Amino acid sequence: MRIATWNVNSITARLPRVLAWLEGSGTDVLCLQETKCTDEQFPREALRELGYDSAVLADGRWNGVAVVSRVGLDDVAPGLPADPGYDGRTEPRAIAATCGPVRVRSVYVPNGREVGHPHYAYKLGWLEALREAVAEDAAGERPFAVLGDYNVAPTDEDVWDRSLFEGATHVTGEERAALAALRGTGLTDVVPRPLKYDHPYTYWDYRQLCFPKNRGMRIDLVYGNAAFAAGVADAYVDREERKGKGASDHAPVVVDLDV
DNA sequence: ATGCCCTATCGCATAGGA
Repeated sequence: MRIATWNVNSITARLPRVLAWLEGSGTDVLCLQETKCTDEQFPREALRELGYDSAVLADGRWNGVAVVSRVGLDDVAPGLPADPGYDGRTEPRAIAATCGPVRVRSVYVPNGREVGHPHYAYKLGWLEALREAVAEDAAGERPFAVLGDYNVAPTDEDVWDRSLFEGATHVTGEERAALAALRGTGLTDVVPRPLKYDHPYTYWDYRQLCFPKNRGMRIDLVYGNAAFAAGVADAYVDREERKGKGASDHAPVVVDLDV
């Protein structure tokens, strides 16, 4: 079973690539982030023609998550029970579903903007709400994973130049402690292999030739419970999908699971 | 080392991304 996560930076702008990639990669379950569309705009029909069902949580131009599956899509759970919201509004950043033998949760963690910004406190609060929401599945016997754009680089090895991130979000002790607490529910970081170079980066800024220079970050993560981690046969970052015109700034992370 | 920001919006700049 092939499971993947991909921040597509607009499902509308990325649709031709997403459809071609699904067909070419043979992915069974795809967790999407930053769909940047309304519920009505989500391309359910185009995906259905390829044999995929979609569970969508989206409300407009920002954020938006989905689970796309051709092996079943049941017990859909949008949002987080304890979501703190931002500026008085709850944002579409999490959705869970059961796809055959596996349960997945697609997440788009808030960016945080700057340390000390209200969005940064929101990011930490949201991660705590995520921890509460996944604790039961994480401790369970069924294979389960939280996949998505965490907007946190777990270690200094996960950014291309640590010195450039001094005082910035994505690398702080608080953010990393929040990830550690999340792992404390019983989840393991399924680190993918890079298809090139030494680090499995998943994001490269559009600007300043970051991708050709491999100035990237590993911020798209797969956190699996014990049953999930035990089934991992392979995991890799499909950097080919970051190339060329019309690419997202994130590459898909792919996991092959024996279940 | 496959290319020098991109996306969405009642746009004619701006917010957000990280």
